[in-house]
Amino acid sequence: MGFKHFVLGYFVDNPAHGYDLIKKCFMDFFPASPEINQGRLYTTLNKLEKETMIEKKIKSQEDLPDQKIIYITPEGLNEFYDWLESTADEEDDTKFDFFKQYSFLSKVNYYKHLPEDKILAKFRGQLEISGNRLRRFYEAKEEMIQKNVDHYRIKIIEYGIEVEKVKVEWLKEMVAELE
Amino acid sequence: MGFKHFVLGYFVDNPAHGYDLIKKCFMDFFPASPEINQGRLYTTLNKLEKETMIEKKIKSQEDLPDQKIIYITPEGLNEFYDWLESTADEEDDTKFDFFKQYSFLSKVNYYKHLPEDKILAKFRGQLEISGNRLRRFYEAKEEMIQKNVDHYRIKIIEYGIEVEKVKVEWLKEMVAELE
DNA sequence: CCGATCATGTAACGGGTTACATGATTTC
DNA sequence: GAAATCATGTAACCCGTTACATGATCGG
Repeated sequence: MGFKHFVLGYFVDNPAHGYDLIKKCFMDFFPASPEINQGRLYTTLNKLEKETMIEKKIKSQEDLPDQKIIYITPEGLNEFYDWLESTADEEDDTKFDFFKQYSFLSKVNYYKHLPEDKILAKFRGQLEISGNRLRRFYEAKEEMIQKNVDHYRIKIIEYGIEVEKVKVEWLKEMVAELE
Repeated sequence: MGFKHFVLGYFVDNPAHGYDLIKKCFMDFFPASPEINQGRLYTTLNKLEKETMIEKKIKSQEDLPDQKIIYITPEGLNEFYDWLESTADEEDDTKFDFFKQYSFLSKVNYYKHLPEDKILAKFRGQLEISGNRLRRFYEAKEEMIQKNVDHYRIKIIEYGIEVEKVKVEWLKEMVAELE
C-alpha cells in the first residue's frame, strides 16, 4: 500500500483535515514511525490536490486556526477503487522474510553467537512485550465492537490477535527450552 | 535491522563476494524487493571497507572475472555483536500495523466498498497463495534440517509456519463466512 | 508567561533507486 | 551470434526525512 492510497483511503471513510490524520492515525497507530511523518503528509496532500483526487474546503473555527477539510473527489474515489480491485500490494515479493513480520527475529537469526543467559533475558523481555501487545489488542477489539466498527476491520484485529498468540506461544517455547 | 547489519551479518557467517550475496540473498529471499538492490550493496560494501568493518581479498578465477572475497574484520565483528546485544530493532514502533505483517489486509480494511463476489474471489486467491507458501515453508524447513542449519534458524522458520497456518485458517473462515 | 496543543506549511539534506557501464564466458 | 550469467561498479535523480517556521489559544 503506497502512501497515496493510504491517505486517499482515510478520506474515503470521512472528510477530515490534515492534522486530524496526524493525530488519529500517525500518533495512535504509527507513533515515531518513519515513512509516515507530518512533512510528508502535507506535501502528499498538495500533490493529490493537483491531481484533483481531493478537494479542500476551508472551515473557520472561532478561537482556533482554520481547518482545511479534505473531501475525496469522484476521480479520487475512482483511483482508490481501482487500487482496491487491482492485485497491487496483495502478494508480498519476499519469500521468507519473517524479519519483516517480526523484526526481533533478525537478531534471533544470529543467537548462536550470544551466551545463553543473555538469550534467555532477551526472550523473556520479548515475552513481556508480546503479552502486553496481546492485552492491548483484546482491549482494542472490544472497543471496536462497542463502537460498531466495520466487520472487516474487526476481522483484521482478530487476525492480529491470532498472530500475536502464536508469537507468545513461540516465545514461551523458546524460554522453556533454555530453562 | 539496518542494511548495514544485514550485510555485516552475512559475512559473520562466511566470507563471500558481493555477487554471491546478490544471488543467494537478494534473488532467493527478497526477489524484486526494493530497499535491497545491487547498486546499494556495492556502495555499502565500499562504505564498510572505509570504516574498516570488512576487508576485501582478490581471488582470481580462470575463465571468470575476479572475485573480491569479503572478510569481516575484528572491528566489524565488534560492531555486529554490539548491535546483537543492543535493544535496537527489537520492538516495533507501530501499535496496530497488521498491514506490515500481511499487506493484503490493507485492502481488506476497505472491503465494505467491494461487492461480495469480488471479495470472495480475492479471499480464495489469497488462500491459494498462502497454501503454496505454507508448503514451501515446510519444504524449506526439511531442507534446513537436512543441511544441519543452526537451531535458531530452524526455530525462525517454525515461527513462520505457525503464522502462515493462522493466515490460512483465517482466510478459510472468511471464505466460509461468504459462502 | 511558558510550554503544550492546534493547524498548516516549506525546504535542505541525505540517501536509496534506477539505470547505465564494462567485459569475459557460457549457452542456445 | 545473441542472450544470459558472472562480477563489480558509478552516478543522476527522485523523494522521504528532518528540522524549522508561523501563529493563535489553553492550561498551569
